[in-house]
Amino acid sequence: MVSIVSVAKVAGVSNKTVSRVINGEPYVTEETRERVERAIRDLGYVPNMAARQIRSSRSNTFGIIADYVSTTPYSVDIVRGIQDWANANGKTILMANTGGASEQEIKIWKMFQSHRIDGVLYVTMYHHIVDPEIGDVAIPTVMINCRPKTSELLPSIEPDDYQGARDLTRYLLERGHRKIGYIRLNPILLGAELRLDAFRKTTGDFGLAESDLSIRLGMEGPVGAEKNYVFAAATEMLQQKDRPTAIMSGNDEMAIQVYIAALALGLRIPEDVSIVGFDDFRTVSLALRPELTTAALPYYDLGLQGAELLNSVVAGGEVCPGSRVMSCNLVERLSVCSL
Amino acid sequence: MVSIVSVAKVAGVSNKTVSRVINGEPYVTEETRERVERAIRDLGYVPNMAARQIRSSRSNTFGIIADYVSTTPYSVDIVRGIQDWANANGKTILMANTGGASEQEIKIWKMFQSHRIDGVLYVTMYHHIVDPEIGDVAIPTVMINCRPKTSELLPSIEPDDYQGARDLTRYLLERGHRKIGYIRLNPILLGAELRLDAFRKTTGDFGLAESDLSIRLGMEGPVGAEKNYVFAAATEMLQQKDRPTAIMSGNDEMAIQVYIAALALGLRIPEDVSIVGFDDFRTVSLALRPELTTAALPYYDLGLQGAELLNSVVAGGEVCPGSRVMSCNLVERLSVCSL
DNA sequence: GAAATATATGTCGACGTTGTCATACGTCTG
DNA sequence: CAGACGTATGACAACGTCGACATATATTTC
Repeated sequence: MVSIVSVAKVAGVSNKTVSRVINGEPYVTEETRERVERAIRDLGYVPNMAARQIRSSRSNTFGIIADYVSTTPYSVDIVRGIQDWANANGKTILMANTGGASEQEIKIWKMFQSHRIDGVLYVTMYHHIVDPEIGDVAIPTVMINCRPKTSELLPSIEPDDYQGARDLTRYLLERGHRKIGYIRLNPILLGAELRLDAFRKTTGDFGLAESDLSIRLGMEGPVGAEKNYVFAAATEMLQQKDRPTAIMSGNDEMAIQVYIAALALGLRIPEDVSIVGFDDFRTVSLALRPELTTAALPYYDLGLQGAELLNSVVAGGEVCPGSRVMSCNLVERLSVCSL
Repeated sequence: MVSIVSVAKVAGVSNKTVSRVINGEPYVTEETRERVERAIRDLGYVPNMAARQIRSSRSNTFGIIADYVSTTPYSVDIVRGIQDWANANGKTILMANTGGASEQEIKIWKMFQSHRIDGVLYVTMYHHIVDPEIGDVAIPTVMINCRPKTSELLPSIEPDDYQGARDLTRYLLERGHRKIGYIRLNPILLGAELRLDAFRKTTGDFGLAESDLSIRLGMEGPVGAEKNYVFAAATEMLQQKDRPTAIMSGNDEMAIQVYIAALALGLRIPEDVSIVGFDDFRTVSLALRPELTTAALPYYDLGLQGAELLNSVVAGGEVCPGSRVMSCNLVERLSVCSL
């Protein structure tokens, strides 16, 4: 493999001078710089990161440790955000998935250590509370889309589920809906509670009574093997004599079944029932007809900001732990009509 | 940072002996081995990969270069397969996305070189033909879910779209369907042609005439900004006096709109129309009611086998270029009925 | 019992890079 | 013109690991 030494030989200078050129250090004549650059090009020299790393004990690498994130359709945008940031800032990303297994998590921390990772982004597929098995090692860590169990030990970045659900609820209320159905997310997800709270609070503030709301559980059970009641719940809800004029679905994926239930009962969307989702999981929200009005999880920005934040932590900037929150913007499409 | 030297000092042995213990080499007394292992545990020593790498000039790292794969919901299973293999075999994975830009692709190859990657997995989101910008560098490469333009230069692993579509078509024919609709995938995808060919050939072999088939284009245009005709096409198809009793959808995502179109026309699934998809993109195929019968893209195995194949190439085993194909198994659910 | 072999451990250098220090020349200052 | 400074380059060591080789016992073989 061509190294700095071969370049030096060809250019007729010392290793150190080549190093200087590579790193853009001052005190190199224009003329030698050119000679070295030509040699680099001719030989196709590329710096060896590993060698740099042992020399400088900085790897310029961040690790992503995820439950399923990189391997699951939902939150890939978080990874995209991180990678874009890394690309723009010359960092390398190492990614690993625990698959939910904690012995796997320990293995991954070891692997990260062995690569002398500068920092870790702890990412989860669903917004929830976790208890990361952060080894005895003190690698700077930022949590994305989750929050550490042990209160406020680490900085975290989360979506603002509450605000998203509040805006969505207001949106329906402002359009005249007074009977609203709600199909709940799996309760093990943080978003489930936050979204439902926002729904309850906002409808309450607007003067709706509990009897104006139909709230049903859509899913429950361990992630990946949950029981799905959405279709049945939506069907039952829409068969009530005094059926809701709008249904809020815990997320977009569940909205598929709400659509099917409504249509199978001969109801038109949105003329007979309005439907909103949550997440803006575009494979679904853009595939439904009419396209789904929903609140967009800020996944891409979660990744971007998370990487940025981790970088300041690593650089030694004092970053206070505790969670930062990013808003879920309402995406207006065609699944809601005004009454 | 704690290194082999500090371990050696604590254990009262030479560096080399520690190295022997770490690498499980023979010729170490049980007693010294234990002493060293205790020192490793006490100090929390973890081997430095970078140092290993400069020493051995093997990085034990594979790179994934993808168009959008890791950042797009569809083919994350390929990545999961690769990572599982890597995990089981002690390899590290470096992942990067071109986002479709070729200057980005060149940057990534450089980055891979600088990490002295042992091999590259070139992965695409959709099954198609590509012209990888493989630098002047000869890093062993395996293509996954795509095929190199310049004929047979590199080994590749692809899904058997033809077989999948053939099995799906047969499945419908065997259940008595004789009027079948087909909604075509975006023609820029390799799968589009293969699946349609299989559909035409299989129905033909079975004695159906061209007039028994309704074939409509579902999507076209550049990936990510395609025009979507699926809903309109399905609606039109199902309004024909002599409407098909079954519809094959180019993929699962498009099947959402076929479902909605059918239901909006008051047709029941599967009693009035049977529907099949392709891909087994489970976020969709399991969310639809009734659940969708489809052919599963072998993404996970594509990743697993691809990594395995790359490994043999790297290890110097003679691997003939050309494409290997993996079958798309039919997943029977409830969206088809027998006539 | 001498030679051959097997087992157990250590010394040293090299991988590719860069930080530290040294050197050499040229230009300025007083 | 001596000393101080600025610029341009090089020599060398060190980072952590492991391969090649050397050494030192213990055990076997004839």
